[in-house]
Amino acid sequence: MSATKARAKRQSPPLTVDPAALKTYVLEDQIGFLIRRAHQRASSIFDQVMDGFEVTPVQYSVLAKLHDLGPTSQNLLGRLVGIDPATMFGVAGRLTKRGLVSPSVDPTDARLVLLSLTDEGRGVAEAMKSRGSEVTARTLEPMTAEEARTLVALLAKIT
Amino acid sequence: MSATKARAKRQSPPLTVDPAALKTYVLEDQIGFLIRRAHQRASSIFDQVMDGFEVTPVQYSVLAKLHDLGPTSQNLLGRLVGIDPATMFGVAGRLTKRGLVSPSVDPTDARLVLLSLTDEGRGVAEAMKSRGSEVTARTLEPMTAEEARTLVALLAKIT
DNA sequence: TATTGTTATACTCTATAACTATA
DNA sequence: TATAGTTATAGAGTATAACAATA
Repeated sequence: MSATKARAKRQSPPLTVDPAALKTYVLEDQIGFLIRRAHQRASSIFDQVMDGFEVTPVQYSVLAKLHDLGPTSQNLLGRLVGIDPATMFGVAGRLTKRGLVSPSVDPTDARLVLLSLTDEGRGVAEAMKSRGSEVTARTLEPMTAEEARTLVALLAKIT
Repeated sequence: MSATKARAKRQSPPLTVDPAALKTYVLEDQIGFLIRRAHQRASSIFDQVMDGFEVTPVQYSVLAKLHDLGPTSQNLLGRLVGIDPATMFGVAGRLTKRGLVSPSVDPTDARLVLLSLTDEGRGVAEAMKSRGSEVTARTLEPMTAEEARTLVALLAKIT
């Protein structure tokens, strides 16, 4: 999730409270709480449907994007799927160690590490993509098709 | 997020693919991808608004729920906010070490560890709750009030 | 100067599995 | 038998900060 290290060590804000605000505040209605719970459920479904691939949701997003784009620099790839450089370093390393991805230096710009899918990586990416819609379907199963479209459209707004 | 250890070490599914499915599959439209991104953004806003408290979103959900309910068993509390027992053990330990929560054995059932807010914990819970609506507001800022209500209602369905 | 990537460091969350204690 | 909790173990993701290399 989130910035655990971002929490700087500073003095706490004053502990004064508006009592009126407390009454109407219901944890379960807060968007952050709901997103966290939905995230847990979506991840769990991903794990079930993608069982056997040994690839995490974040790793999958990298493979899928790489499959869309062809060889792409590590940094850009991370930006496209929402992974910061330090995290991407670890993700790329794990995918490389698994033999799904192969790094090389960009001939045009020696700073860039190009990531490419290996043959095995391409196979895994395609097999997982073909199951991707099942993950989506099962995650959205509790709602109608129209509700699902609405949810997707609204979520896209806060991304 | 998710079940990293749930990925059992088994043989991969066959790497056969329906080519037609690949074309219509857009990573950025998948509910799981959107939820992960939304989760990142919501967490980041939480970190900004709650800066100074040194409390993570998960820890906050425990404090808020404890403030709602009064002393509650560790296990039940975890179930209510979506934290499994092993994770809850760590979360409770960190909150206890911080002096925000205090554990005790339930007199009625010696298996239960009751968690209670300390005085400081109550102050922090109330101060954070009073800021909770700001987190929600800023997270939902890109949409109208009605869209926000719709999103919350739909997310509640997949929780 | 700005960007890309690397590395060290650290912490939270997550989960499985095996275990003890209690009901 | 079932439930609550503990503990060991493991790994992913996240981020900060400092740094080197390149543009």
